[in-house]
Order: sequence, then C-alpha cells, then structure tokens
Amino acid sequence: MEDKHRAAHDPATAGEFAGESSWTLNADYSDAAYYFSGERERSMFGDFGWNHVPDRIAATDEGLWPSMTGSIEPPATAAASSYRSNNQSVSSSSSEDPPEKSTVSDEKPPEIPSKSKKKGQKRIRQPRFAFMTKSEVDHLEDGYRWRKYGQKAVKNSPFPRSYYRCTNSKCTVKKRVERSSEDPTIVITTYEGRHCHHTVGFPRGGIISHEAAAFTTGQLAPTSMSQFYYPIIQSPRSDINTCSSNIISQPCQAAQDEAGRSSRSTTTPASDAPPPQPAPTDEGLLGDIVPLGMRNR
DNA sequence: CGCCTTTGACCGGCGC
DNA sequence: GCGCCGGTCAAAGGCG
Repeated sequence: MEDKHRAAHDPATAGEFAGESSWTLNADYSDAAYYFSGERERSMFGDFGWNHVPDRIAATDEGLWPSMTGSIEPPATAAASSYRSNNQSVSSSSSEDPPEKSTVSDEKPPEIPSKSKKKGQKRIRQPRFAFMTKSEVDHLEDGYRWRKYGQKAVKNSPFPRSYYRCTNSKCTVKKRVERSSEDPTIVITTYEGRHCHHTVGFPRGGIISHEAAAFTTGQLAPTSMSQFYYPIIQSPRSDINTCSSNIISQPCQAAQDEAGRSSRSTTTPASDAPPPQPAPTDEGLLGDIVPLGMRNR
C-alpha cells in the first residue's frame, strides 16, 4: 500500500504496479507511462505517424523512445528545423524543468562537492515517461548512448534497477531500467528529461510525425492525446502535478547553444556521438511492447 | 588511455 | 524524530 502510494508519484515504480493497480487518466502527461500492444497500439503509432512500427518496434526506430519520452528529437526530415524551433519557442514557456544538474557543469562552483549541491536544493523532477517492453535484454537500444551511474535493489522486486545518464555531458536525460517483478520478461524503462542533442543513429524512415512531435513537446492537447495513448500514471504529489504541461518542452541550453553555433545536418550525430551503430538485432533493441492498458483501482 | 560498469556510501524525501 | 527507500556520487577496476 505504501509502496503503491509511493509508486503513484514514481513512474518507474508505478509502471511496476501498472499490472496490479488502476490509474486515473491524468492530464499530466509529462509524467506518465504508456503501454502499447498489438494491432491497436500499432495503429496508435500510425496515428502518431510513426512510420515504422513493425512487430518489434525498435527494430527500426532508434529514435523512437527518446521521442516518446518527451525528449523530442527533431525528425531527420524537412520538418526537423521547424520542430526544433517550435521546441525552443515552447521551452520559453517552461517555468519548470530547471536543470537538475544539467547546466551545473557551468554553474556549479568547482569547490562544492557534487553531493552537497543537492543540499538546500529541492529536487525537481523532470517530465518522465515510462514504458514496459518485453525484452530479453535490460538495456534497450534507443539511439542514444547511456552511461550507467548506479544500480539499486528494488524493494519487492528480485531485479535491480539500473540508472543511466545520457553520455552527452550537456544532456541531463536519465533513464531507469528495471524488470517487472511480476513478469521478468518485461523491462520497465523510465525516461526523465529531454535530450538536447541528436541521436547517435537515426531511425530508418523517419522518427516521428508532426503529431507525435507535438505530443512529445506538449503541443498536443492531453485530451486529444489520450485518444491514442493510455497514460496510466498519476502524480498525486503537487510538485509533479504542477510541473505538468509547462515543462513538456524544454530543450536544454546546450541544445540552443549547439543549434546556434553548429549548422550540422539533422542527420549528423552530435560531436560526442560515436559512429553509426551496426545494424541492430531485434534483441537489444526495444522489445515487444507489452499491453497493459488502464485499469480501475 | 578513455570510456564504461560496478558498488558501497551518502543524502534527501516521505511515511509512521 | 526515526527509519526506510529511492536516487546519486565517486572511487576502483575492467575492457577495447
């Protein structure tokens, strides 16, 4: 009970409970989990213009997940530039989504230990999206490079939770990966924050549609969005709820800096990006999307 | 040599 | 106030 309550404001944990609890549809889609499955969800992707939504989603869309997380990446298409600009314009309206430690590298006094910086600074959650995928591997390929910075045992779960951070020093995006205690074949991935750079490798055939882009950038109304997705996470806590719609789009400063000084093609990975990855196999990429849907508590 | 993972410790939030 | 728990840090070691 307590855990469930805690889970209510913890998407990752919440996803874990998704299978046993119900969720109220919350307009706060900045902190929600989505689950897809079968033809219906496949059609959902279609509705969002995700061009390649094969049986195994990830097999084609390397940039899919980051996009879904709200860490929108400009599509490697003509629409890219327009959406980047949109993101930036939207970001200006974001009162939340402060750099948890993002721009810290520039702002944090070097003499202050990184740990102590958290003192007196209330942790402000960034928009998060959780997904459940059926996969043999824990760390699903999503087109970005991640560095593991922690692993913790999860209460009531035999499987540890891994914490990853985007390797881009200017990017604050994090993600948690854990396995469902109920179904070990299900990997729960929770993204937090927004990428401020391009994916390492772009998906073949485009990443995201206008609708999806709008969705992930918060430009698509939650009401309309809910027609296609099942946000199953509610965030009872005020600090999360209050950061709902206005934190959806907040490209980090680095993104704007890069955009300003770099004229690189949208298909060119960031400087920190390694060479394009070899053709991925199904395993290791985003696995089968697990159907969950909504339930009533 | 650089990047990454591992892992124990630490810190803050929250419930009781 | 205390204890639990999630999240993060950072040193150490491994790997290519």
